[in-house]
This record gives sequence, C-alpha cells and structure tokens, in this order.
Amino acid sequence: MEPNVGGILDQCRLFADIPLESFGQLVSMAQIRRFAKGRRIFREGDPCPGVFVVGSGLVRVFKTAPNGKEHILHMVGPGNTFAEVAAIGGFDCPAHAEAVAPTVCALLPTEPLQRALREDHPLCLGMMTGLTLWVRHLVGLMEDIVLRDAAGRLARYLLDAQTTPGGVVELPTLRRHLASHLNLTSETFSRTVRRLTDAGLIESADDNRLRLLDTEKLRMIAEGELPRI
Amino acid sequence: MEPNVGGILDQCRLFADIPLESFGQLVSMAQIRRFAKGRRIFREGDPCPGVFVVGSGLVRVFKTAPNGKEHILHMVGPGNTFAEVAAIGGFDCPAHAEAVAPTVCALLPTEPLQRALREDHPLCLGMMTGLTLWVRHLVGLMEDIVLRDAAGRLARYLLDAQTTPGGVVELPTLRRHLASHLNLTSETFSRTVRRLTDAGLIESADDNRLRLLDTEKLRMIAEGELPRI
DNA sequence: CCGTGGCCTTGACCTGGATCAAGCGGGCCG
DNA sequence: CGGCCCGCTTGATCCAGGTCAAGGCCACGG
Repeated sequence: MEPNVGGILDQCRLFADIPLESFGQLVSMAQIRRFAKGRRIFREGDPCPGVFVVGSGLVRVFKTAPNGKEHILHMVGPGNTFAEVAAIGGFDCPAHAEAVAPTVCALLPTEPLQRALREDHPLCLGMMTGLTLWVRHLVGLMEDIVLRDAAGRLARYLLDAQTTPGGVVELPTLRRHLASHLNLTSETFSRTVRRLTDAGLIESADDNRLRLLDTEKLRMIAEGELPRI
Repeated sequence: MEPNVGGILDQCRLFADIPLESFGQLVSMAQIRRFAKGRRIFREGDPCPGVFVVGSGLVRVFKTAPNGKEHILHMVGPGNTFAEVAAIGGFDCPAHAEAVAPTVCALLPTEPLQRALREDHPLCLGMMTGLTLWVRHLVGLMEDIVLRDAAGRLARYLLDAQTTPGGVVELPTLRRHLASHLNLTSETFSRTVRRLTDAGLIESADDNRLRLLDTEKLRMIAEGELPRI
C-alpha cells in the first residue's frame, strides 16, 4: 500500500482549516520519506530540510550532552509534525531526530514552504497556531521537570495519555524513552511505576499497558497535593 | 515624559519588518500599561489580556508549585514581548507575570490583535517568527536545566549575556531571580559564582557586575568539556 | 535450538544540589 | 536616626534521583 501524501497531510490538525487551494499547494510540494527503525532523520546543527508530517510510526526529537546523556523533547506520532520551528524560523536543526519505529513522513521542504508562507495567509495562520501548541508542550514539560517529582511527572503523563474505556494506557514506546522524556533514568521510571503500583493507583495490564485504578489520587499526586509515596 | 506607544512598538524587533500600514494598526490598538515594582500583571489561568510589549523596566514570567517553589521561564526587558503565545493561540495565561522593576508596556489586546492577524499577512509572518524565537529560548533553557550542571548553566548564561568591551556582565536583576531562571536556589547560585571566581574564570566588578576573565574556559565548562570545578 | 543482545527490574551506593539556619550589610521608612 | 526587612553568603546536613552492577526474560538471527 503506497502511502498517500494527501492522506498524511489530511490527518494533520495543523492543516485542518486551510482552504483547498493552499492544501493543494502543500500536497504538490510534499515528498514521502521513509525511515527504518533506529534511523537518524537529522542531527542537531544540520541545515533544516523542512517540516516533517508523520503519517505512521514514531519519531523521537532529542538533545544530547557530551557525557552521552540524552533528553527527549518530544515523541512525535501520526498526525503530528516536527522541525517546523527551524524550518519557519530559518535556523539549523536545534535537536536530533530519530525514528523509533518504522516511520513514514511527508516532508514539506524549507524553501518552498517558506515561500508558501509568505504568499499564503491561511497557511501562515495555521502554522502559527501550531507553533503556539508546541510552546505549550514545552512549557508543560518544563513545569513537569522543574516543579514535579518523579511520581508527579509519571502521574501527569498517565492522566494526559489516551485511555481506553477500561482506563488502560498503552505506553507508545520503550520505557526508557518515556523516562528520558520525563528527565528520569529508566531505573527511576521503573521504581516510580512500582511505587504507584504498590500504592494501588495503577496496575500492570501487560508489558506496556497500565490500568489507572484511582485517577483522583493520581491527579492529587500530579498536583503535589499528597505527601510523597 | 509620557511614554509613546509608537516608540515602544518601534523598539520591538517583532515588528521590524511589517509595513507602515500594519504598524499603524498596532499603534492604534495599543494601550499603555504601567506596573509598579512587584505588581502582578496576570496570574496563571487568567484569560489572556493580549500581547505585552515592554518599553522599559523588567518583567518575570514564572510558574509556581503547590509547595511555593517558583521557576522563572523568562525575564522580559525592553524591546521584548510576553503573553504572545496565549494571545495568539487563544489560551488562558499559562504562567504568572510580575513586574520586577517599575515597568511600562504597550498592550496589544487579544481580540483586535487576533482580528489583525487574520487580516494582515505581514503581521502574521512577523508574529510567527517571534514564536520561533520563543521556542528557541525554551529549548535552550530546557537544555541548560536538563543537560548542564550548575556551573555549566551559569557559564552559559554569562557567555550569552551582553558584555561591555571590558568583558563585564551586568546582572539585570536580583540574583535570586537569575538563580530561579536557571533552576537553582540562590544558595547554589552564590556558591557557583564563588567556584568560578576561585577558579579564576570570573571576578566581581561590584555587587551586580561580573567580569569574565577566561571566556575559553567558561565555554568549555558550558559545553561539559572540563571536569567539575 | 541456542546464543546473543536489548530491555527492564532491583539492590547498593553515591552525589549535586536543596533545605535549614545564622550572620552581615544596605536600603527604606517612620 | 534606628529598627526592620530583604538579599546574599556561608556552613551543616539531607535527600531525590543518578550511577553502577547483576540477573531475568524475550525476541531475533544463524
């Protein structure tokens, strides 16, 4: 099944409100890009190739320290974009990006995209809205890391995640990636899961699914309203 | 001397490239706002009044935890803006803002601004560029907090600051605010300044001015290329 | 099938920075 | 002018999470 550029862009809420003509312009500039699991999409400091719209798969956007420590800024799944800040702002890539699973993206190359933004007002409005969402994500992550402890971060993550009607959260990737996103080591992530489990707030449904048993208590932990468990 | 809306907006690089007509529209919607030192400008969760453009003074944008801990996301001085993300994105204020010094701002109210953005493409482009700069600031701050130790954060801060020809950095506000911005306590900030001073990398020029004595070594500390001092 | 590598959990120990407390100096206000 | 408050520095102590190591399990490839 050949992936369809229009289908990928159609799933992206950034482009939900732009007129057909603008959308058609994006479709005509977009290029399908496939990345095998583990493949580096770009490195920090590379010139920015453009905005990637994820059609399927999963991408981690991360920064690294000289000692090898990594911090994942964003896990990007279907319907979401990455690298838009650098593409729009005309910067080099400020972080690395790597496919965590086999991934298909539509790439909107920087030059034609910038031209389109200069010519097409509704597109400009849509991208601007997308940027505000990205800032919100970063501010929320910063708040987690700076103002919440490990249990608070995990509780917040679980409460914000999509749950099934039975209250089950499916972890979208390896636990060590989720840990990195929350600025925890995988050891601490594991221990924190254990603590919430022992306190009766969650239980393991299987390897990568957790059932939330007491969302009220989890909310209180996320907001720092309970003493340390 | 009555502050001049046009003068304030003129100093703001966000509006540097917009045509006179757009600029005039902003000037006609802008309102002068004054805040005494210590005055709360808005609280987290308040409806967003609009984009503030600082003409003079200094504003801290910060988040708080239930235990009273604060984290300053941004110190905003003349020529810079705050609350643009919420105003553009149509959110409530995601953080608190407080005047650290007597401050004069031009406020661009949310509703007319959003209308202007929908009608005025060059303005939209300019604001979009401003948002990319804000994202860059947040990503850089996140990198400092997550991937650098206290000395690395301070070194980076000092290297990025404006210096006089004699290599002197003037700290723009109380040390405890700078510490909060770097996610340090004022005790640790003080100790870290001491460590860099004892290592011969900086010296105190007076109470709130530091002279950088060895920018190469500071750069290496900022990049994690030196062992802990 | 077996070996290997990767992921995760768990225990022991360590550490960078936080917390608490005390003291000093300067500015402000009555 | 004097007292008070705030900001800062410094010392002592504590601690949440990091580091290191080991073991178990599972999936994959030869």
